[in-house]
Amino acid sequence: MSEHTRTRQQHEEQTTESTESESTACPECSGSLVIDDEHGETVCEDCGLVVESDEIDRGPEWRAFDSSEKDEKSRVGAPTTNMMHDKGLSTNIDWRDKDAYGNSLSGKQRQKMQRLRKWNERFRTRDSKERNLKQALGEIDRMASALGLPENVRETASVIYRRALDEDLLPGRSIEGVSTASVYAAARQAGVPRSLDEITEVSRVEKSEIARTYRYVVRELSLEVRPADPESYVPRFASSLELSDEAEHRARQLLQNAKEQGVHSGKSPVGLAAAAVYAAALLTNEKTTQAAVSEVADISEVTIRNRYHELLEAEQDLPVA
DNA sequence: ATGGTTTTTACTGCGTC
DNA sequence: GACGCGGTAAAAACCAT
Repeated sequence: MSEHTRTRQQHEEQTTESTESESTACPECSGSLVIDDEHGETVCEDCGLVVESDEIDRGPEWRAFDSSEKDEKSRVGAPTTNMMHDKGLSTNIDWRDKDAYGNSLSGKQRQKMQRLRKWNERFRTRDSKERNLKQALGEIDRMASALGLPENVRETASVIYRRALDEDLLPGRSIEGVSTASVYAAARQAGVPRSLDEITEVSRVEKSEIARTYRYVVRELSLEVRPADPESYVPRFASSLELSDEAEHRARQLLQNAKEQGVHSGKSPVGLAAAAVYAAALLTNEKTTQAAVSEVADISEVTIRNRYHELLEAEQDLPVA
């Protein structure tokens, strides 16, 4: 339980870090780059070199000369999100007994607010579906955090769950089960797949049930989920084994090669990826053991051996320039 | 339920540090 | 002797029928 909160914190730290460290250096004078929204250009602060132009201007098309004018002209509010059970659109009454100016409320007013709060809450989570969603989205969020999945996956998972709920797929199935299946499907669709085992780690439901529910949901919603691409596992494995970019690249090549020759088909994508990573490490003279790869990939050493022989054979049959 | 395929488990032999 | 690696056989898991 403390483990979950810890991983969530770690993940949040990571995301905030990545957004902050967006400014890169200028190729000419190594000054810092500044994004000029008005002209859609990325320019160097020091030498004025335009690094990129014709970017999309995501700002408003109007100009405001003071803050009141800005309020007047703006046509947007907070973005809606599928991650909240009511898409973030409902009213919330603050728990603090203060009015809009921060002044305390009279006793009479306080009682009134108390009643309003109670009823607002009752209406907000009115029927069983809403309550269901509320819990499920919490679960989705928790699992996605524990797995280090990006926000857009959480969004997709939420959408999938919402659809499942709308189509009345829930009766007979547990909320956790469907939530987990949604996360699994969303991760795969987004190209950042997690293996069933990894998913099982963070879910409260057994693997067999997850698999069963997943198949059911995919079929009923006719979701398009292609078999996971082995390549999408490579970066994760490579980085947890602390391999070089070169090895990672090499692993990709091996997989692409194998794909062209159809060595795939029927073999587990995870096993293929693990084998490619191991083979690549060998080819670039980096120290790794089959045991280590099998550890991070959750695949038996035997499978790695079998796959990586096949990969290397395929490589020989079709030499790359 | 069944049969075929893939993956895992467990064990063994070989070479090296 | 422990370790990394390769191979094998049998069991288990998986999938389509």
